[in-house]
Amino acid sequence: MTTDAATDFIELMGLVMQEQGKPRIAGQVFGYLLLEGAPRTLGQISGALGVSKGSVSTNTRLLAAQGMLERVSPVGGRHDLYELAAHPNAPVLRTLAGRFRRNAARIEALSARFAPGQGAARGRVLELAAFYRSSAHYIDNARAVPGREDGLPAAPDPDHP
Amino acid sequence: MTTDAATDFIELMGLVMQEQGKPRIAGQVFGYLLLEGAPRTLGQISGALGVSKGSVSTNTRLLAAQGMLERVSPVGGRHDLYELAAHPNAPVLRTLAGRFRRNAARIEALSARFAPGQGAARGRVLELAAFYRSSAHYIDNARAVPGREDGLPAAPDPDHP
DNA sequence: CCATTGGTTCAATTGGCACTGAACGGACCG
DNA sequence: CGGTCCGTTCAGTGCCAATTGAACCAATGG
Repeated sequence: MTTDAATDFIELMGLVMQEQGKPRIAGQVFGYLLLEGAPRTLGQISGALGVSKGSVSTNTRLLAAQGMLERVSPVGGRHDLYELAAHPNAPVLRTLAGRFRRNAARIEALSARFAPGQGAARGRVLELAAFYRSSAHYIDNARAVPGREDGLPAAPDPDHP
Repeated sequence: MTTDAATDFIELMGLVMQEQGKPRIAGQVFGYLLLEGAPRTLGQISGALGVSKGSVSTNTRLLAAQGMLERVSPVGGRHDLYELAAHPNAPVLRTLAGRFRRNAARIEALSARFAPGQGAARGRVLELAAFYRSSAHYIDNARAVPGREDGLPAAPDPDHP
């Protein structure tokens, strides 16, 4: 459960998540659940990572909202359990594309308000919007590869089928 | 130079840049230079944005290192000028792909250290690495569309030729 | 019906990073 | 040569967001 490699992995996922602008602990929770591969309670997560229950609660909810985690309530009506979503990676690209698309929309909206004399500048602004828009479109394509709705683009070098 | 729309645009670029994990002022500098469309001195930028010279200096260097800006020293040997790079958007996708690739590499390196009993967990870890690697590959493809090395993927809905 | 266990919420603390502003260095200009 | 104008650097400040920890619910189980 706490091999050296495992803790290092959990730590790494924390850093990776931070790079994506989310709290470090969210990444650690994700890493922990990925290693475990089975539902875990909030208390288990909190204990294993050595962080406060409150923090785990907040971050599990965040991850669940993003679609990387799923909350499970066993039939017996016991307690809440968390486990990895079926395709935990999809949200990474999805939110990325969403952000790009929103950037494009905002920039386009602004461009309409440019004064007539600002034609050249407005052109460059629209070019930027086009960049964001087409990038978003492209990222969506990466997710929409036939046969996998899991956010995993078609592998360029197939290792695991 | 300071239309309402223009200042809003500069502000917006600051926010967008922040979303990408870089300082807000870097985005404002970028936005300002995009609107101006011509080389500007550090003093001009500092004055137009109302921020300290030090901050502008730091952030122009950051943007230049990323390849979004270019430092220009006129033949007369006058002062330093900054202007937008020819293809200022390329770095956005490039650094994104680089980050994904690095994630994949780190995760793969870690996976080698897993104990034999951890086979299942190791498999999930490798799957995650594969996701990052193939995503990076896919993003690179978006940049490598024939005829444009500017980081602008082929426009799905061509507006500006 | 009280006690225990799990989860949420919220005020308070912390830590990190962007930003400032003053001091420094170097080049052109008289 | 002295002066001025740019650009860089760096220590100090302030702010924001993450994290804690305690208090509060809800539900189960004795």
